[in-house]
Amino acid sequence: MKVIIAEKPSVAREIAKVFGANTKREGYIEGKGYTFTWAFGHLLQLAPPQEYGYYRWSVQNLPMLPQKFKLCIRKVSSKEGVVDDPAAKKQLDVIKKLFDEATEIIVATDAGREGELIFRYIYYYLKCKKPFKRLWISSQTDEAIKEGFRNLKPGGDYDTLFNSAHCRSQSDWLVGMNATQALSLASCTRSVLSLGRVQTPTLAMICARYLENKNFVPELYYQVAIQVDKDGQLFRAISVKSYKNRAEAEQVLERVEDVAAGFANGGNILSVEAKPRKEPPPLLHDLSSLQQEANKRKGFTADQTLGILQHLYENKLVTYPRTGSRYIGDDVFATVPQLIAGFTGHALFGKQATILTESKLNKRSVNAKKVTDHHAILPTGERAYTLSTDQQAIYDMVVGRMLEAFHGECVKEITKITVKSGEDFTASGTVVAVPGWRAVFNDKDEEKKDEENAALPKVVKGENLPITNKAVLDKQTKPKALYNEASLLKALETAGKEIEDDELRYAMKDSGLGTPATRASIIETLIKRNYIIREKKNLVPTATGLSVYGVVKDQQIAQAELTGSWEKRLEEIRSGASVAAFQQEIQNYTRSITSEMLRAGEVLRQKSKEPAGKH
DNA sequence: GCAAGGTC
Repeated sequence: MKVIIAEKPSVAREIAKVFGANTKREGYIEGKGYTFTWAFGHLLQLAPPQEYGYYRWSVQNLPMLPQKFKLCIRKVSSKEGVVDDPAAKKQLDVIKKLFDEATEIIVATDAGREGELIFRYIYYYLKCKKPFKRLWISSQTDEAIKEGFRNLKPGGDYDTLFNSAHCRSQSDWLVGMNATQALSLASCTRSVLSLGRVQTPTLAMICARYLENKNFVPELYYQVAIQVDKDGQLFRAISVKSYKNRAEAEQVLERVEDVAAGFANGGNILSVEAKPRKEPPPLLHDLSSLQQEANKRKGFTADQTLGILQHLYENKLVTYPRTGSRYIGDDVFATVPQLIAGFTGHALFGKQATILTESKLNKRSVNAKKVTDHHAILPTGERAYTLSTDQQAIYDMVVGRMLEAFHGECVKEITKITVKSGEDFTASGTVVAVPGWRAVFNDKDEEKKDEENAALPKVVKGENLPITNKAVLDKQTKPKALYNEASLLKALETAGKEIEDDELRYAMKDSGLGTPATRASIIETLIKRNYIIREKKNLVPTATGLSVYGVVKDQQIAQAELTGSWEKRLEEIRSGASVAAFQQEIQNYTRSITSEMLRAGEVLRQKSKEPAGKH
């Protein structure tokens, strides 16, 4: 009998459906001579330090460098402390039984590094020796699954992929566990001062931005505004130049030939420019963009949004949520018209859905090459039952974005008028000529600046108009805003884009810091460690966070580049490079960061002795 | 007590 193992139940169900297997058992599905089972993500993890004899936290144990790593069942916290996750244990028993009976295993975990690791950890933990083949697909439509099965790969083809995954996993353990213990022990604070390849650069970004914001010295500057009257329609224009001191601006103001100063028509229209600007629809959502939007619109945390999405997914209302792709393939696109037709009765979007059923769909979000492990988030078309307010809000963002993404472009008329009265003044206005995709949510344009007029009256070059008011505007330069969840998620995604080293930047181009599935939990970890707090919508470092930042900020572990350099080496391993060489480098780095952190912890210890209020 | 990765 052949056993097919997927990364998660939903994929196993999809595959079983294609085979026409439908006998549901505890932990697997059976039929047509196959069994279809699944994991729940990682069921196994690298064993904690005590499994290698490092029972207590102690400087004597550092650095901890296990000869050979062990695996253990995923842990959860419960009333009795940290225990084996019962769900993982139970599913592992099911898998063991099926593997024992199997003649062949077909690996259908997600097509990527972690998917490979999820299977191999199970396989090696169970000491399984059965032959296995690999199913490698990036969408779960019937056709993609069938094609994948016609094209099964030898399991051994992915040995180097497993090697790179295993190295990633061990390296994170070695660096994270050792650096954390070193800093925590040396600082003598009794609390955990955790460090890691992802969390520490994230903390560093939040702290650096906070300090930059706090130490920012605003510069004052001045502009002059005038109000122009075109046959009773008033509009505002601002001086093209800005002025360092008020006196200078006052002089400019003085030269404005307004009505009060006795000039009936003191504003001369120098130029009128009008041009259309086309805005393509936004791409479909991936997890990160949806978390950002939910944070902006509703103030949801990344963690809340993920939780709600998981619920919608488990109830089959939306497709797989932890995706990093904003595209779908042609196979999924083929199902979109029917999907849209299902929303013509929707309370908010019914009208736009109806319009879309009669239009040619925009294919900007359709690109099979940009679909990675999973495609963009879509509604499934299942009928929504009664949802809570928050669930409905997230669901509507998914549905609304689908309608936007396949809509036509928005066309805006941008008008710029230049008026001369002494100095030059400009007014700009934006009018939506064709709403296109913007009709779906019908939001006000978030990009619009304060000084912009919605619509400008029709004026003609060369005409002279009365200026009915004038004033000096006090302005000041603004610091970069503190991070909130939305801007931090964005920054994590694009972390590495500014790395100077070409190779490291290239290695990180598809990843950023963390993954879609883990970014919400990284923010929660920093909060749990008391490194950062939520202050209104912002993420702000605590005194603890700032002092940890103070001691690590120049270390590699606080730089996004560390991930870049690992990704580069891991990719080389995937294409066959030596594992041992990388492991040696990691071991060396572990030794060095451990001793650095033991020394740095001393600094924290000295600092905490200083009188309160000094920092 | 600790990482980052995956998922229910």
